[in-house]
Amino acid sequence: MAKQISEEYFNRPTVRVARELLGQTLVRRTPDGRLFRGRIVETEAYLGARDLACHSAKGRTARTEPMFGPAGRAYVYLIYGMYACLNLVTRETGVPEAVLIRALEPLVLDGETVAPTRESWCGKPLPRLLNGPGKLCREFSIGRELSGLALTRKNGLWVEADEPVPPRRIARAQRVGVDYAGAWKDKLLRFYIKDSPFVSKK
DNA sequence: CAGCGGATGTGCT
DNA sequence: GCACATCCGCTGG
Repeated sequence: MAKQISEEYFNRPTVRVARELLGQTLVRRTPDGRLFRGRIVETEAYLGARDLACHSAKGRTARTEPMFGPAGRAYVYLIYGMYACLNLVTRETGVPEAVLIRALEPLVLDGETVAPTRESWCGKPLPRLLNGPGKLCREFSIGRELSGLALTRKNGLWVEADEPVPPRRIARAQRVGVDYAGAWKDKLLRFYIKDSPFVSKK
């Protein structure tokens, strides 16, 4: 049985968590019993009140409330009226930081094992199935109803420990879609597995 | 392949 | 009203 990653793991410096989440497994069990598993291959760190790209920098609202809570919870928000994006909350209560999950390598979808050799699932090429924050939430059936919940098996969304990715295989880049964030738009707070075909952007 | 625009909830001005 | 941590279908080359 794989080890479930705990609140203490997330209650650490956000950049560190964003790097170390690469290679770990995100698991989703829907209320109707469907199972989805994906290897995290791309993340972004959002560094709270000082980070102009971070939602919590613009204040504390009902939407952003989960980021202000304890580590190890989900913060799910809606973007452009249509798409959900999943963040995993880091740091202690009152420090509103989080890691955005940007891309996954499909492992198990709806109870069906996806072998590395298989090229598609339900007609979609595997490398493009979960390569974006909105897409992976749609495919894993992750919505706003999960925002604020602890990342536990019981809540149907959790992370399992897997092989760490060695630093030489991790690339750093600017975050996507934060051009409005002044000096913060250029900071290298996006992390991805260099050779992975499953990332959203090189 | 690149580029454009539509869909449209939330929180700001 | 406007911008937004997005995606997809359509267009033209």
